[in-house]
Amino acid sequence: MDTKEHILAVAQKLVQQRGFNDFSYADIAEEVGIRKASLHHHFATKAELGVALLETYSAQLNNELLRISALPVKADAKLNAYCSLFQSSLQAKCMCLGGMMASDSLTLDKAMLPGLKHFFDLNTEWLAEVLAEGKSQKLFVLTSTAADHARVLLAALEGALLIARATGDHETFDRIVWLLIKSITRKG
Amino acid sequence: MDTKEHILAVAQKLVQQRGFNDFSYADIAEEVGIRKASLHHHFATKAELGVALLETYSAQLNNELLRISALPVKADAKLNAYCSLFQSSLQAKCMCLGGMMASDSLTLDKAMLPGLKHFFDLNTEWLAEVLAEGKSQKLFVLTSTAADHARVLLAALEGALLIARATGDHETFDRIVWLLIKSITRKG
DNA sequence: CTTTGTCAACCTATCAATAGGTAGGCTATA
DNA sequence: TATAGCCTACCTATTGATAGGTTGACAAAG
Repeated sequence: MDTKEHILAVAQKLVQQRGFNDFSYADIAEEVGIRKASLHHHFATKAELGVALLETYSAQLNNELLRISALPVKADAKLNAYCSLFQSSLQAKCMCLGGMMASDSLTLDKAMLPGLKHFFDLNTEWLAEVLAEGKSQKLFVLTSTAADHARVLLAALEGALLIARATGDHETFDRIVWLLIKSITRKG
Repeated sequence: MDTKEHILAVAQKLVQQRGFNDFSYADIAEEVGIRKASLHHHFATKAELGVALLETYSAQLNNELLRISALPVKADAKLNAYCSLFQSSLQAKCMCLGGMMASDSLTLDKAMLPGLKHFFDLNTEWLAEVLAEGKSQKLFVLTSTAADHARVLLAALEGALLIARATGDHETFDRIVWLLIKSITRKG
């Protein structure tokens, strides 16, 4: 693996575990196997690293969303696949990088905020599409716009991940996901 | 105000704004108006301060919940009052202390974790009661247990607060709350 | 009363560890 | 020979925490 990619991968994991301000260049350096100063060759400042992390994380998500969208299944299965992304994160004891950055938002360099907002937009826009698709397939019953339901889903998944990771209660997470899906699924 | 309470109040605000690891004893000392070393007289370690913060925050919440429970209104109004607690937090650009601690959970002293779990339990148990009350008053239509709906509500509110505070999008927060309530409210 | 001892509450001064970041040099490859 | 990539060595600021001293309130003992 390219060193720059290696740095990004290690830093991403650290953010998802501890938050953007609770790991250091020293932590990255040790795990990557180079010296602290060498990191500055690739990312001059931590803020610059943060911007890059948001970019690559959004790109990773986009790949996943494209993959799911391309599956030969109906919208309900796509929504399930989306939820399982959060489930995987929980199993790895990782918070969503976006959610983690959001909790640090008041302390972040302002250059990072547009990338953060973009990440959430990416989620809600894709979700809205899938929900609309499911509605036209008579799978989902929506009581408001697809965009509104998308926002609720994203918020609930982020919150459920946040709480379940802290309490260690994976079953609660699963029940939340189950009820969220059930509440928009057409009965019968 | 008692100095110890003053310290707790200042520290609480700092946690809600920045997170538990992103403020220092120096920050508290400056705002309280005493020296850094004097803080250790009241809270020997930061972990000790953290435990106390979770205790007082849960106590504050409990007071609010008792106040709302005592209101001469039906369950739907109580749920509204509960949601407005999160709304107030957002307006003050503060994350919920529990949610903030949850995002820091992997870096926290283990002595703080039981207090954190207790905070979430307090929320879900009260919510479940109000939801059951509303169901028996024919105000709410629940598609699962009151406890399950309580978990979804808490997760969605925490997540919505997290995201809205980071993006500055208060309208999205309001729409999420509106749809959450609508989705369990009896039609007609 | 006055003295004595105790304690909470605060102080100054200092500590080792760690933070992000910089300066400048070495080496291999293009 | 220029540059990418990495290095050693170092810097300043800040972190939570400690040692040890000062002050004033208050209660018991003379």
